[in-house]
Parts: sequence; structure tokens; C-alpha cells
Amino acid sequence: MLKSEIIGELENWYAENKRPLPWRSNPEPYRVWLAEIVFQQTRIQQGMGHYLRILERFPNVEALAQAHEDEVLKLWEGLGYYSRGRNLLKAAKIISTLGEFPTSATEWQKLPGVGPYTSAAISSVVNNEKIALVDGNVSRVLARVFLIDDDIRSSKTQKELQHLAQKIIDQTDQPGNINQALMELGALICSPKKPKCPVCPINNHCELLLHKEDPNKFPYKSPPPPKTQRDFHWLWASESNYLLLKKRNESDIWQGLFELPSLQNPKKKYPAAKIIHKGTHILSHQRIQYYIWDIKKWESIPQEFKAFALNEELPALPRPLQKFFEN
DNA sequence: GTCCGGAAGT
DNA sequence: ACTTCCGGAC
Repeated sequence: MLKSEIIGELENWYAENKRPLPWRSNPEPYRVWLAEIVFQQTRIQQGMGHYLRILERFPNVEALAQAHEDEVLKLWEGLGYYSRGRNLLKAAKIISTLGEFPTSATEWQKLPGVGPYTSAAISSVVNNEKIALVDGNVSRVLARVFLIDDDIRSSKTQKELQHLAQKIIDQTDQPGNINQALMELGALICSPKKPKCPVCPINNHCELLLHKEDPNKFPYKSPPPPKTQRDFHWLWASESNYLLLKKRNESDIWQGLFELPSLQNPKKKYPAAKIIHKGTHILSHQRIQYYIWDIKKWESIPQEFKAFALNEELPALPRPLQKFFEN
């Protein structure tokens, strides 16, 4: 059932069609690790600018290990999932202390921010380890090629896909290339919508095509949990020439980023306050209505806040605030 | 409005 | 095993 020609087709297709990405031409552990962290949950186009800026500012793990978290988060600003940036720094300090990079997926996975996917991706590419990875692209490719109609979100299905992927990787002496080929195929050909089946290198092995099924219906994904709704009321005093910002520390979104002072009901303390900007910010799990109030003048300066001149570089801000202060 | 994508906390 | 963490493309 698992035809070996598939491997050869994938190897050839990948050699001819892979995108020329910076860590592919020079797959040092540092560059591959950084790429895998930046591009978790992130499209290449969206994260490439961030990746290049981080690599330029911190050309190696020793340079990164000495960074301050605020600077890493500033470089991460706008990418989302900020625990990736915080864990990147933690892991850099660990690697720097060890004096060398891990050399197996098991060792890589001990680092913060490195899970099953990332450890397999790095070790198969850097160390030629025969270890399979299953990311969103690979899930979709395998579900279509092998006509798997189970819920792609369930951990049971993910386990089965992991097993299936490992059977493929066991048959190749180029695990890094086959892992990347499956991901690249999912990104370039076997896309979520309108897959380019006519030019797919393994279309004659694809169960979905052989059964004349509709690719848009695979894989099946159960609906996500409902979003929680919340409001943010941020305060800004137009008559002062600085901004008050405080680091977000709680176990909540945007941890480590800075934000304006907030009040549940600004009108109570500042009856003359006016909303100068409002918007909706959507996360996968929250729907945020946010309001920025002009209170003209501070009644009293909240102690825990730091003042930043408006013309100096601001620390990392949540995306809605970053967009607001861009203008 | 719709969809997409890994790790960690619990 | 389930929930919480982001932002952008379409």
C-alpha cells in the first residue's frame, strides 16, 4: 500500500521545485532552529522579514544568548505567539551554556519551544536523522493521499498520521529532504483550497484522486471552540509629550509586550474622555473590541508605568497598538 | 466574515 | 485530552 515510487517522485520534485530559502542554502543548526521557531504557525511570506532581521541582529547563538528579552520581543513584534520569542531566548542561553547544539530530535526537544514537530524538522535536516514530522501541511497531504476521513484535529488522528509519516521516512536515506518535500508539496501544490492536482508529482498515487473525491473536502476538520469576547479600554493623554506603558505579565495574551494604562470604565474617572480610535482585533480564540481614549491630561500618574517619548523607539506592542502608533 | 498553522499549561 | 496562546491572507 505504501509504494516506494512515491519517495522517488518526492525527492525529484523537491530537488527541482523547492523554494530558495536562506536556511536551505546554508543549513547550520542555528539558522535551521531559528527558522523552525519563526515559521511555526507562520507563513513564509509573513515571517521572512522577521527571520532576516533576527538573523542579522543575532548572527549566532552566542549573540542571541546575551540579548535582553525586550529586544527579542521587539524583533518578534507583529509575529504573534510571543512565547516563541521568549522561549527562543531561554533556549539560546541553554545551548550557549552547553557549548554545542543538540544532535538528536530527543535532545532538541528538551529545549523550551521545541516540540515534536520542531525537533524532527531540525534533526532530520541538520543531522540526517530518520525521524518523521507532521505539521499542518503534512497532515493535509497524507489525509488526501491516503484518503483519511477522520477528524484532523483529534489527537488520535494525529498519532496515526505520525505513524504513517514515520513509515515513509523509514524508507528513505534523505529524511530531511522528504520531510521538507511533504511540507513544500502542501504549501505549493496540495494547498488547502484549489490544490493543483494536475501538476502534483504523486497524483497517480493519490487515493483521493483515484476515488474521484473532492480535495476541498479533505481533510475533515471539526469546528473550533467558540471565541470568547472581551473589551480593552486603553488611555492616552494627548496633552503630555510622552506615553505611559506597562509590561503585560499576567498569564494572558501578549505576555511580555507593553500596553497603555487601561480602565474598565474610563468615563468614570475622566468624564471628558473621548474615544479617538476603536477597532476589533480577532485572535483564534478571542474576539477583542478595543477603544483608545484621549483623556487630555493625567489625573495621577499610575506608578507602575514607564514613560516613553513618542519620538523614540517604543518597546514591543500588541498588534492593535502597534498599528495605532504607526500613524 | 472565512481559513491557516505547533508548543505548553492544565 | 483539552485549552490557550497570534496575526494575516482571502
